Amino acid sequence: MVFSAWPYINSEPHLGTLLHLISADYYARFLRIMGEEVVSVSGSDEHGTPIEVEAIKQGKNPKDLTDEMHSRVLEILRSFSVELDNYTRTENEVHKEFVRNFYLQLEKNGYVFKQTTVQLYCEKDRIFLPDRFVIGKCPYCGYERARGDQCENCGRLLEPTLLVEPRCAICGERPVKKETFHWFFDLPKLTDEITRYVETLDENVKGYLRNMLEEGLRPRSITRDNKWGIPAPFAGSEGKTIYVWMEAVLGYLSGVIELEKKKGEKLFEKFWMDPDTKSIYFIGKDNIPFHAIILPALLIASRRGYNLPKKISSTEFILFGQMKFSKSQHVGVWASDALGIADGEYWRYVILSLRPERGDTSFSWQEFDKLVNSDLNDKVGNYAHRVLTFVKDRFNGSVPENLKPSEEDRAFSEAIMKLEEEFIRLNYDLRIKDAARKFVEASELGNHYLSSQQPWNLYKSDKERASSVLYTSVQSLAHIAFMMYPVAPRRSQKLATMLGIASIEKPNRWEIVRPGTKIERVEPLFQKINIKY
RNA sequence: AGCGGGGUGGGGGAGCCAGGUCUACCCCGCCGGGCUCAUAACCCGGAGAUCGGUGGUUCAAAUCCACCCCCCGCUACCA
Repeated sequence: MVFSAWPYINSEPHLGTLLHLISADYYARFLRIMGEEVVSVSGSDEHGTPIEVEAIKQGKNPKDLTDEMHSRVLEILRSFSVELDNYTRTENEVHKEFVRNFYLQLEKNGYVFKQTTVQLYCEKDRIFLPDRFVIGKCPYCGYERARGDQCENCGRLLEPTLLVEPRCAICGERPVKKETFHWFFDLPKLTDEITRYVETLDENVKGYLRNMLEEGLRPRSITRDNKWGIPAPFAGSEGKTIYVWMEAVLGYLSGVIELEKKKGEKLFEKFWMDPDTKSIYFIGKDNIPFHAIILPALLIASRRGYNLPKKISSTEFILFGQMKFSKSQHVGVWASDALGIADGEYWRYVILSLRPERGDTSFSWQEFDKLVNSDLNDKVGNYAHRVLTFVKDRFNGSVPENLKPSEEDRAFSEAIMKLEEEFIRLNYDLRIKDAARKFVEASELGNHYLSSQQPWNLYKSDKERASSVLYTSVQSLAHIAFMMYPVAPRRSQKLATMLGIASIEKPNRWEIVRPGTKIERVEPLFQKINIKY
């Protein structure tokens, strides 16, 4: 099972959001061409206060807003060649029903309790305000626009009730304290099981959880007082909804159920209940607690025997230069702007190459220029083109026989096969950033090979040698198509088609393209992009 | 403040966990040369780094330890 964090669709996705979806799509594609059975799921996370507020701002009702956003996201994903088995949304009925039943089960199992709390409430907007939606004067430094959770100016952590002259972030009115009650998930009860589970995760993930576990897990509220969400199912919970996070993570399950219904084949039990199923979640570091503690805790508490996440591949952030992507400050690259500049598959390569696996990375147009124009176009595109046009123009469009093999051919083919092995191993080790470059490295070797063999001279002096060189180069392209497939599937298929390959799968030998195969239509794979920066 | 991540030639990355093969690797850029099959692309060679700082361990440290400096994130009802 391959999963990507569900984008919250209060705004259009940017490069950082796309990163996880593209990573998941990349990985699902990789596993498929390796011959594995895969199910891949993600979807739009569309409930909660921020969307409700955004809808108020735009004078729409939330459902219309997310309908619109969801279909835009679908379009965007198509443009980036992201084709998960099910990209759904939290408004789908299967999800809503699953979530409600799930929490009733948790209640039955004794992991849910009710408690009263006091929160700030805006009487004008008639909503309870999450911490961030309260602004006021910081009690420590006097900063006027401190938010209820933290003061941006001095960095101190706050409570909304500490703010001097608190105001509603939406309308500016002064909120009042109001008593309410909520249902809570009894996380502390699962401390032992969670602690044991976390031990099975990767070191980098554990780092983010250490504090939480050391300080002791605390109950987590399940419900909210806002209107836009899944109605809470508990007795007496009318008017309350389930907190977005506590329902969105269940989309990983409901998304598979929905897919099962769509396709009419047994998928849920096969994938979610079989302990041998492997699962991987592609998320950002900010999401770790929800995927490594809350989700597994929920799954355990259900006592249904669902598979816990096996691998959590979390990344750091992609920065725009030195800055974090920010909607309000217009910093960053958004999906539709990106698509206006270059094809989605170019961006896939750029994004995967920048994949912040070790530390934050930064996007810059210089880097973009290099990745697209030098790597994709000059190295890969041009290598493919020079080989294919050579076959087309001098060998009558027919892949030549390997008439006079040499030591150099053998060394070259072995080097390519070695890259291919590295490609596979790196992918299984989840070192996607490095793996995603291998088809470029292979093209570098190819260019080098052609220069050293000079088939354009051999063609005049030793045509049999020229045949072998072109035969060998053509094979290398087939292997390049394989390694390129998860990065740029459409381009890879285009290359495969030019080579007369029907379907892309893991090569088990060097010769993929039979001599005599017709190569008649040759088109450039990539084009240069002119950008000003 | 605590915890976590990072600081490697002009730019971007790898190497660090399992010290020596690192007189530090790769890509871009720069300088010089070659080739002419190809998308003015490609190939070769070169210049350029005391691996954040200080001290320590060791025959040997980018790699281990201590302290310090800078950047970033998290610290749970923001999704």
